Amino acid sequence: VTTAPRAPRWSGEPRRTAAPRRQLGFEQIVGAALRILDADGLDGVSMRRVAQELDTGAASLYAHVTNKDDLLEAVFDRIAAEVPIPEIGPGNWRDQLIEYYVSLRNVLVSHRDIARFSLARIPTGPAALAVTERCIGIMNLSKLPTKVIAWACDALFLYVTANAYEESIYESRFPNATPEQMAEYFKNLLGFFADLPTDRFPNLRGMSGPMLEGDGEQRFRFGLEVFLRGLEAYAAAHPEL
Amino acid sequence: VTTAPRAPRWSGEPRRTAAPRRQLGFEQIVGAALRILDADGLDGVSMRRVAQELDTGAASLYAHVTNKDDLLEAVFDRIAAEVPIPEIGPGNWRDQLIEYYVSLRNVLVSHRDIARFSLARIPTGPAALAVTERCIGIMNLSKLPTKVIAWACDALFLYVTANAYEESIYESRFPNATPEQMAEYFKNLLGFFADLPTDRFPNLRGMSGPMLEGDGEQRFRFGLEVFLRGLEAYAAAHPEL
DNA sequence: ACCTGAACACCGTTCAAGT
DNA sequence: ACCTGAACACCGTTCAAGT
Repeated sequence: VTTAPRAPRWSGEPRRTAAPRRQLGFEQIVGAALRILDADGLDGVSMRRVAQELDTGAASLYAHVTNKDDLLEAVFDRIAAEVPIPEIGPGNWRDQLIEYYVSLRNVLVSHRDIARFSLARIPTGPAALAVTERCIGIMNLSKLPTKVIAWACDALFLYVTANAYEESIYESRFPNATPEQMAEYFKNLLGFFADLPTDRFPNLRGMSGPMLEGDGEQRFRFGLEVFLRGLEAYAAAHPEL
Repeated sequence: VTTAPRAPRWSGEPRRTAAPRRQLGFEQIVGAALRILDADGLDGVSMRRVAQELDTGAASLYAHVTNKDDLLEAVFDRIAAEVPIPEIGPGNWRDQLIEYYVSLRNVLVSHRDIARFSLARIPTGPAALAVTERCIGIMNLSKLPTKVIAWACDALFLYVTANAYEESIYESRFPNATPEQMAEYFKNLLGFFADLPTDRFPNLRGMSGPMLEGDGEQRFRFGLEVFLRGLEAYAAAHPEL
């Protein structure tokens, strides 16, 4: 699908009157909401703000959208559609799955704290389903029991969502912090853990360093790999499945 | 610590005048917020509603609490204090850790959707730290590398929180649904998956049954066991750590 | 030092009235 | 059929004024 090319406009040409923009359909509303999400985060997306973006009042949206939840569901599915659906290759299923979940994570992280929304429901839009469908497809290569695959997909979706949400928290809580301020924040956090009383928190103290090491993606890949390696060990320990 | 015993009151005794309840301290506010959380869920906890519970106005709370976030942090730490801290036994570290995380999950689930709040930040209250401290303590029995333990604790806290939140969603979204209505809802969901077009979703179709099988705790235990078994496999595959 | 009412700048959603 | 202004019942937080 490609948009029709538009003739270039030179500066002398008079602007088209903005009048016939009164079509205000569902897809336009979703688009406006997505723009606001990217600009201001999930809390910035209010019905009033979306309406403002479309030069109308909040009440007008309700002719095309049943409620805010419905709207965000549609926004989420648009985002899910950005996740590339890879071919299933002949290689190691674990590596294929890791790359796929990392790309899903990257898409989520690139849209602020949208993960907070998808944590709250089972996404059932077509694009979201296509993502899950492909996950199962790749995991089927493993020949693990059906129930293990089903539950694993569920747990992994929860994990990728929670991880993406966690990643988005800092920019949400400190909207216009400089990198220096963020470094300062983490230094303080590290100091806080390092200064914990030894008698009550003997283990935590030593962990402060490794606990805050690495970036979000590295930590995500760690959890992912641990879980996927665990699947085989789990199936081996539960031959009844 | 035990509260001082109070003399029993027989029915004829006149009630103490309610007058000297004007102390309105921090702990009282936290207690009121916790009561409202349990009764109405996290969205029910508004500064105005908490104030009402204490027969005052919202503005009055700000003499004792810096803001709503601060208040909820204190509420969370009270809840974290409910998690029993077990002795570290001589047995299998994996089983000990599973029981511990299950008890943490149960406490979270028993306070509506409070998990949504803890997903959004690294809890640093004393009770929350004590929980993490004990997790590391148990995991140290495994003799896994320090970094693996640190990252594993982090991932597991994310997982237990996300899982508890997911569990709370249904009662939040359908506040006064009867068990029959819930069964109906899940039947419809199952039907939705079962009716997916075979050409586009060949894998998802067959998964609808196992995907919705089991209760929250069973599914949680599954993910937990998979992850913990994966830790050993991961460490074995990464001898450089 | 603590408490208060009123105000500010917001919410999602409904509804009668317009075209 | 679609759009609108005004209203309803809420938010978190601030602030000047009271005791």
